[in-house]
Amino acid sequence: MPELAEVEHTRRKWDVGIGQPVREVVIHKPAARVFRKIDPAHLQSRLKNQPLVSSEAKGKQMIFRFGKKADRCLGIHLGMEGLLRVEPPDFAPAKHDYLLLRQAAQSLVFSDHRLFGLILYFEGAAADRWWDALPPAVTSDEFTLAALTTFVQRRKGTALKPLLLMQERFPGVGNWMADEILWRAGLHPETRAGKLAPPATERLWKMTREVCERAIEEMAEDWSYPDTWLFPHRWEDGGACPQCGSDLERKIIGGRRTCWCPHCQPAPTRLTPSPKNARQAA
DNA sequence: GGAGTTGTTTAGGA
DNA sequence: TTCCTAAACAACTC
Repeated sequence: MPELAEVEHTRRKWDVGIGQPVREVVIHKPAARVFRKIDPAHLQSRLKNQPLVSSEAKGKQMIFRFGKKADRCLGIHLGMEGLLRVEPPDFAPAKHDYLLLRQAAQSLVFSDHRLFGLILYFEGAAADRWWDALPPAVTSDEFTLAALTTFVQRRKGTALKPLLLMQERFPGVGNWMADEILWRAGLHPETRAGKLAPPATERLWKMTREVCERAIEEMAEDWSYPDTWLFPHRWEDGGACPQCGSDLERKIIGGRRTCWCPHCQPAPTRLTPSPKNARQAA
């Protein structure tokens, strides 16, 4: 489940190869779905003998820059279960290892057993256009309370859970992170965005930033989080709220598995019918 | 063997 | 037209 923090952590794995040229680009299965947007043979010829010079992550997207001018760029999205690994230089790709960059000291491997990941390739100005067009990080200065307020008003009919999964506004937030944010903000995942009062919108804004910042700092090597987070409790059967001890509830909301605390995140109150509607009902 | 899971895209409905 | 929902994609685990 690669979300913002896992993506950042994953990106750094390949940094061991910075400064070294790629001796060979191995495309394990050129017809694999991960290459659906590019010609893998082109990628193969353009990266050969080029040094890896830098890497960067933005939300769930990663960019690896190659070449003396850093203008040959590999874009990677991990999808649901994509992974980056480092293997010995003579490593032979296994079944789900679709891309392998062989360097003198190691091989950089991209694997994805479910094929929801995506490999992209851009050169020169096209790389900058792609990277610059990605939405600003929720930890950046551009993610303001005003911007969030505008967004929740425009998406007033959307429940908060699917709202937080919209990458155009919350890049990097995935399924568990959305649950964590709503839990900390004390907001029920089925609350409609348009029903948020200003203080609730502000809590949502603060907790979105807090969870995204702290996730990168506090994630352990095995992608686990402290017991004080909702994270370790949301997976187990049953499970209790680490704040109040109540039994956690689970349900599919917006098509996604959702976990929340019924005590800390009370269900949205029903609308009181207007006098006119009440007369019609009677 | 069937259900459940994960993120994004797309098609279709309201 | 805009917004929202649900299905499809693939392959593995339980």
